[in-house]
Amino acid sequence: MSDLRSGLSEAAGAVFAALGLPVDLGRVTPSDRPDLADFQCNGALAAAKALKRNPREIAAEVARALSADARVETAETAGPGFVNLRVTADALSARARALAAGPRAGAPLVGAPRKVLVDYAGPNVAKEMHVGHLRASIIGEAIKRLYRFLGDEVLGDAHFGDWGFQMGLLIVACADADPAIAALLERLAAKPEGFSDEDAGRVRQQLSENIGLEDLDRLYPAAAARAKSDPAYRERAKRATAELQAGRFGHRLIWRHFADITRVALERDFHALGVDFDLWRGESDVDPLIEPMVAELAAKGLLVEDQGARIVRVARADDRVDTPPLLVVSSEGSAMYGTTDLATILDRRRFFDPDLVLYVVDQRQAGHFETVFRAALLADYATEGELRHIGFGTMNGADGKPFKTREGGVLKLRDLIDMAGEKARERLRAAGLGAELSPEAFEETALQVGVAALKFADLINFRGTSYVFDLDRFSSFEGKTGPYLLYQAVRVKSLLRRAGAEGVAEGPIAIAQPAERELALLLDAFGHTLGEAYDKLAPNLIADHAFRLGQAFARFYAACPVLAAPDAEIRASRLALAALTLKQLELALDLLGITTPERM
RNA sequence: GCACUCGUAGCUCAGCUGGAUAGAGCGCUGCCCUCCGAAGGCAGAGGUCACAGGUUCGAAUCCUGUCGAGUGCGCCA
Repeated sequence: MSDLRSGLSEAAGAVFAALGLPVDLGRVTPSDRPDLADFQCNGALAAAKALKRNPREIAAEVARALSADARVETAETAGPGFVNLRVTADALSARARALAAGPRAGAPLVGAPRKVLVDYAGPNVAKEMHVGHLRASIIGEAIKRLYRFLGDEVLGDAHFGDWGFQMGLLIVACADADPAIAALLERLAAKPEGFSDEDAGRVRQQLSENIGLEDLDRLYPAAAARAKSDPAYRERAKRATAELQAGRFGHRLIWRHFADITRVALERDFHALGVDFDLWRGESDVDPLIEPMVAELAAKGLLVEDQGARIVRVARADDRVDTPPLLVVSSEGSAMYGTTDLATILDRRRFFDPDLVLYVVDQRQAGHFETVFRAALLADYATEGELRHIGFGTMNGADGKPFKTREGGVLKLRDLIDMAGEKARERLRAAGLGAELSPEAFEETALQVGVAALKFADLINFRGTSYVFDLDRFSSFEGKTGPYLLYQAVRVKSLLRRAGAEGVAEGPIAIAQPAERELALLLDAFGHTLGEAYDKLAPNLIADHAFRLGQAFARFYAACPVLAAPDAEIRASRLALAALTLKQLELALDLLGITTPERM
């Protein structure tokens, strides 16, 4: 059974089709005037223009046809040519029962599943993740879950940044900071004769003892700053980068160490955020592809020399602005950002052959992706429309500028998660919630609440726009927040537990009260909302639906006693409606990557 | 300089494939616990949708311009 909105759209569409007009004029939408109707159709206005007829007459025809529909209680014309529809309680009840019986809570499945790769988060070696990674992780995870749930074959790839200039910088910085490391790198310029696995193990041991993540965290910013002002230093780092990429033995060992210790910390942070990847492929994985790729680009005549570098020109004659070329090989002979991105496209085609690749990356990199995508098309590494950059805005501080700590530094993601957890602990305690939980369970709940606050606050905004970060507001239990939604969900769970204890069972849903109607209409709209979120890559639509569902439930809960209802059939119906609401709410939250606790 | 994005209630944001009285949350005012979790619900005040033109029967939505904010524009990723 399809949702009411689609069903009514089809019925209205048939009327327009009979007039020789496009079916989609029959598009039925939730009413702007809930006081007048449940749904409306505005197609008559557009049809009137095409047919040069009075819109009210056409609206009347539509209304007449829909009046005959069993689902429709009333179909009336209004204003200049609107059709207002009110559906019957029976239709709503039947729809709610179908939703309750189905496993997907009304979520649709795509007609033709695609192979989709979602490239998101983009953590880097040696750099702890900061707030800038928050949106990429959260939005990417939500998109990945949505696409997968609607039936696509989806892989999420962290696209580990482990291969650029920063690696050379770090090697130089470590060597300068510790003579022993410098000596080690010198000694292991090439793999010594008879160097065994055990020897390698000893070297790794030495590295772990001397270089921790804190060291990288400290050394990297200083090195990056110095490279900017000190040309000789920059040259050394570039050389080290080139040597690493050329396979210098010691450099590879220490590089592997950097990557290993970084990844442990990254996985911990991602785990705390409820983000997980199917692939942890890094830029280094495509390194072997680069040389043949460069040769192939040259053979295709795409590669040209320019200012000592080798580039692919991607500008087109009809461009309004000059699109910069893709820099494939730097004047130092190194692979660049775009080089690995291009090779990654090639790589992904070989091991997965995706129909669609979604790059969930900061909007500021739109230009870069335009260049890379064009190069990929020119090289025939991808087809038109296969590669899409899903940009998002920045998370700003109260001053409207990208978020910084009080000291002006970049806030680490880990610290942000801790802050959110701490805030949630405070709020839970102040509200006297979770008092019956064990200390461990309380901790876990506080973390879930904190992460829900962060994620929901991010996802409720359209991804393309920037937003102001305000932890106090996000963590509130009131209003449009994650904690509010968890509270609603937990309240239903509590109700269901209580029903179980009192021996009240769910029964057939019968919609009667206005609050029940409102809830049922919203439950019905879920499938359409997911479809729209899928098409527009807009998780905020799901977040908005979840919020409205929570609100509608709160109203229903206040207006319609469940266990306290005098009539057994009403108790059973309302209990089933509450259970259905919980199912859909938890699913929506799960698609957003938000976990609902049992109690709080 | 060129390009892109944005400017909606005191604040934070939805809406933007044109359609009725522009929505939500916070904050503010008032009301509701003999009843399932009141961290809840109900009601109210609050907006020339930056500004000026244009297209249209109809514009927050489309087009043009102005002002304001943000971002990007080959050897970092």
